Parts: sequence; C-alpha cells; structure tokens
Amino acid sequence: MAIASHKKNYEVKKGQQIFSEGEPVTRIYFVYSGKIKTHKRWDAEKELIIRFAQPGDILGHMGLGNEPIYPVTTTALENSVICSVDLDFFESSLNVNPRLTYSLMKLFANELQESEKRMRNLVHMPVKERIALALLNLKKQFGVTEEGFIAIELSRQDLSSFAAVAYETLFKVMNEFQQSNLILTNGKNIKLLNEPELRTMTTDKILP
Amino acid sequence: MAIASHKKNYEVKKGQQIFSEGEPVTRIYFVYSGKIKTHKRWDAEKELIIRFAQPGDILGHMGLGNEPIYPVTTTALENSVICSVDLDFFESSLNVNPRLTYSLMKLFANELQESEKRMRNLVHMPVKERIALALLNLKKQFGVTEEGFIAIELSRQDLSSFAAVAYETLFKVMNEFQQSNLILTNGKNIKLLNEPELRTMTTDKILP
DNA sequence: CGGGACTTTGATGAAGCTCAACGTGTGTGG
DNA sequence: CCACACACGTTGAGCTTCATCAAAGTCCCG
Repeated sequence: MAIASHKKNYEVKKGQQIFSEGEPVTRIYFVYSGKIKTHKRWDAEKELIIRFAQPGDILGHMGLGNEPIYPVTTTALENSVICSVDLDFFESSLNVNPRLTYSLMKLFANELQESEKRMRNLVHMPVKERIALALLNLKKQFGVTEEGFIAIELSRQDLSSFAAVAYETLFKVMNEFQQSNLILTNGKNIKLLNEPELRTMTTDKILP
Repeated sequence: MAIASHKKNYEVKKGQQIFSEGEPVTRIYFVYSGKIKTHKRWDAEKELIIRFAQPGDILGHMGLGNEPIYPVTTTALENSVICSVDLDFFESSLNVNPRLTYSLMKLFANELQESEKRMRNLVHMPVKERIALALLNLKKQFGVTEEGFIAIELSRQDLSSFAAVAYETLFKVMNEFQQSNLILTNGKNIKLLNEPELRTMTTDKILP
C-alpha cells in the first residue's frame, strides 16, 4: 500500500515517552495495544494527567492546532504497541476524506466538552470529591477485572496527578475511603465497593 | 437564499441568556456584535467562565458532541446581535462542505489545547498568578482602548469567575496589584502597567 | 433622605500542601 | 545468602493559603 511508506509501527516500553511537550509536531499516533497517559508538566516534579489512551485511541491530534508544537507529553504506562503516520500525510488524508475530518471533529467536540467539565470540577471540588471522581472515571474508562478491580494499574504518583492532588494527600484520603468501606485496595489494585455513595459525593453540587 | 429559511437573527440584551446548560441542542449561533460569556454553573451561586465570545465567534458548537445537550450556558455581557442556524441544517452543511468541517476541526483543536493548558494552570497556580493570567488573557483577546484600558468591561463577579477565585479574594489581590503599580483600575476599567512583570509571574514555573 | 444593591475591608478557620521522618520491598554486590 | 542501599510507600505535624463570614462603606434611585 502507498500508505505503508508513511506508516511506522513501534513498540513502546513501559515508562517510555512517545513525544514530549514543546516538540514540533511531526506525526500522529494510534494506539494498538497498551495504555498511555497524556500529561502536562509543571514545575519539574509536578504534572497533571490530562487523559489516558487505550487501544483504538489517537494521540498527538492536539498538535493539529495552529501552533505545530505538541502541547502535552505522552508516556506509556505499560509496554504498548503504537503506529504513527506522518503529519503531512494525515493532513492530506483529511483533505481527501471528509468523513475522517468529520469524525475527528466529533472527537474533538467530545473531548472539549469533557475537558471543560473537568476544568470546572477540578476548580470547585474539594480533594475528597476530586479523588472520588477520578476513581469513578477510571472505572468508567477501563472497566473492571473479573475480581472487580479497576482494570488499570496506576502508581499512586500517577493517580495523584490525575486527581490533581498532592501525593501524600492521596494516601490519606484513600485510607479514609478504605475505612469507610467505599473502596478496597490491594497494592495498585483498586475496587470500588460503594459506587453510589462515591457518585453522590461528586454530583450533588452539580445542578441541572 | 435557501439558507435564509434556516437562519434567524436576534438581538440579545445585556444579561440575557442565549442558551442554557442542560437544554437540548437545537441551534448553532454566531456572534455579529457584542460580547458574550460562556460559563458553567456550580452550586447555585458559583460558576466558572469558560471563555468569552466576540464578533465572528461561534457559540453552541460544543453541543456537536455525542450528547445533544448544551454543556454550558451563554450570557450576553452587553447588548449583542447574534444569528443562529438550525442544528440539522448545520450538520448537513458539514456534509456538503468539507472545508467547513476542516476549519471547525481546526477550531476545536485550538480550543482543546487552550482548555487543557488552562486546566493545568488553574489547578497548579496560586491565586495571584491566576488573576494575573486572567488579566493578560483578557488583554490578549480584547486589546486595549485608546487610553490603554482593556477593551472589555467586566463586573468583578465575572472577573472572579473567570480567574476561578473567590469574589472577595479578587479585590484584595487587585488592590495589591494596584499598590505595586502592576495595574491601574478605574471602576470596571483596567489598565496593565507592567505587563512583563505580570507575565513572569505566570510563566516562570512552566518549563519548556 | 433613606433603602437596596454592589463594593470593600477585616477576622477567622479549615483544607490541603509541604516537609520530614519512618516503614517496606527489592535488587545488587560482597 | 546476607547486608545494604535506594526507591517507593506511609504517616504525622506544622504552616500557608484562601474561602467564608460578617460588617462597614459607597453609589444610585426613588
């Protein structure tokens, strides 16, 4: 196929970066297998995890804006396989294939909604609720294993970066949750025991 | 024109809502004149201002996602003129006109970048920096009048909702800024006196 | 002149971040 | 195989920041 010359397949090891904030945008990536975090740096040791990508997800599409600079960093959470296409090739695909453009536009619309909802939540929610919400969202995105644990293994570091909470604060709240039988943890594995309760914590202030 | 039957023009008075969070998406709006805020409610009396729209900007496009529900409210900050098209009509325009879809996709890409940058900033920045950033962004978007004031009149309420800061806290910081000759205020008019200083406040922790 | 809404200032308290110490596991070299 | 070091996980105490509450001041209309 003609496409092949523009396509590359990679294996990415756990912890390895695919691209990094500030680099010029050269390629668009697709996840074949594995899990990948999209994050934004702050302050050398702090970061905010923007979202997680799974098989089927696209990466680097935020670089399609006017500034051809990746605004985020992407790092593999486990060994993953991704494929990438040249940016120019992707752009010309968009020209040729309006349906592709359309579905990409839809994707952006959804992500923008999500992003702005989350922005408001992070701004207004106290820590406990932010963490509850983070757990619920993880379960929603990744589902659970047979034993009922959320089907992703995150370091506490990553979990705190996702909930936008200090590292140490996360422990304390997770303990509290555990003591009130809201969750059950086993190392990195987390099970939600009382999802309705967690849900009301996060929604009762969001008016319709 | 055939379009005409799908088009409506409105005049919107200051303070009037165009559409509201939770309503089903029926139309897409374009701003002809005036200034409009896009905000998300929280907690009956709190809100977060997501962005401001000016002449030429589109409103309601976030409703193009999978859920046909407006995720935000839009309220006129001054008497404005807007035009709207039926959602179905807009969707079919997208089918017919790939260039439109493409530019909409680009728009979304830019807004998503902006949104995620702002999310990180709001999460990590202390109050003073958030306010400095809000002022800089307002100036960037609206420019200044002949006298050098930022060309938008915002209530302190709105300003605090934009900076994601408590109402009273805003006053105190604005005073501080005034005392250190960073800004000059005259009622709702704001002039930035020392933009470089404000800028360093907001950028020195954002590593490249 | 008085009332209501908006603005401004001060005092207080709590939430949560930081720092620092301690515990636990794991890999490495003797 | 053990000892040690280094990373990672856990807990506690102190302290800063900022939201909240309450009160006083100011402006605008009736």
